[in-house]
Amino acid sequence: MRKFDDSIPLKLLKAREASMNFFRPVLQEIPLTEQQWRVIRALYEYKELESKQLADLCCILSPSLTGIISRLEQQGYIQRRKSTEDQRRVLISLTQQAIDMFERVSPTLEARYRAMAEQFSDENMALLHDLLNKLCKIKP
Amino acid sequence: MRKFDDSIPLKLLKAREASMNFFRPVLQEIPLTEQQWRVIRALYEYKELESKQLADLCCILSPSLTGIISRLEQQGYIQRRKSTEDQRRVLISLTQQAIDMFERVSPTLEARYRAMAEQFSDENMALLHDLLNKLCKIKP
DNA sequence: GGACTTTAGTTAATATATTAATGACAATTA
DNA sequence: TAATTGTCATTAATATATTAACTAAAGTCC
Repeated sequence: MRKFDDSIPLKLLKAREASMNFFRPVLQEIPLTEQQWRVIRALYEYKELESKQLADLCCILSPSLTGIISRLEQQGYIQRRKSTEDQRRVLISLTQQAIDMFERVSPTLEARYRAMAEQFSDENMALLHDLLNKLCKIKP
Repeated sequence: MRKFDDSIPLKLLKAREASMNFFRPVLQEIPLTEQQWRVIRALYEYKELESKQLADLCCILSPSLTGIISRLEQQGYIQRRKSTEDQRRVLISLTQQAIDMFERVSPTLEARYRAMAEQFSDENMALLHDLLNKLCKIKP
């Protein structure tokens, strides 16, 4: 029978933990949670997003996102407005304060990312990207 | 600059979600959470474990484990006893009820695992295992 | 033996994950 | 156009994640 450690979901979790150890200390000093940073990073790239798009991109479920959004709004990092065509939709974007903060912090995080990639090796990095993309496509 | 989607931690998260979609429906019917099942699976293999060992194996932090353990105890799935040599340590093991439940449910989950591995391909599976093991070893 | 340090487990406080249910709005259909 | 159905975001309830603080029991040093 399959052993406890011979589990892809568990190894994905442990590998993620190992990789996040490179970034957590940086985020803690801002301070921002991992999920808050993911949301900010997505919004920095896409400028403005609907709540649902943001949830999909960040791999965060809607109910969780609602709380994350409202806390980031409290801190002055994001702003929300209702879509004019569809009153159900909420459009979310970064404030200037968040943009400034992002541009100040991201170089440090990018450096950590390069340190991680270097330790893991660039070939392994490329291989892993490819495999994870494939794994994301499987459907039960 | 690196794009939003070009992030190993994010892809690990999304890949884990994709793989967990194969198992969640089965666990929901018992019902057990993902973390509860991980704890039970570890205990089935190792018979008896200290709280800290269990936390390491399952990749769950001690404070989370405390709650998980107490809820599983409520449901009659596990039992705890204090180590005689070191009164600080707690030894945890499955009840017969949990062992029976595990042996009843695991064939279905094993079948789902094989379905997943088949769709992903066995070579990719082996490759991914290897890469994730390597990634787990990196240190900031 | 007593003060200091370390370790295992828990508690506390806040943030997020998960599923179900709700309310507001849109799209569809009768 | 009234009723039905579907969608988006939120709320509710419970479980877990995360960091800090705490308690009890060992281990260390003197």
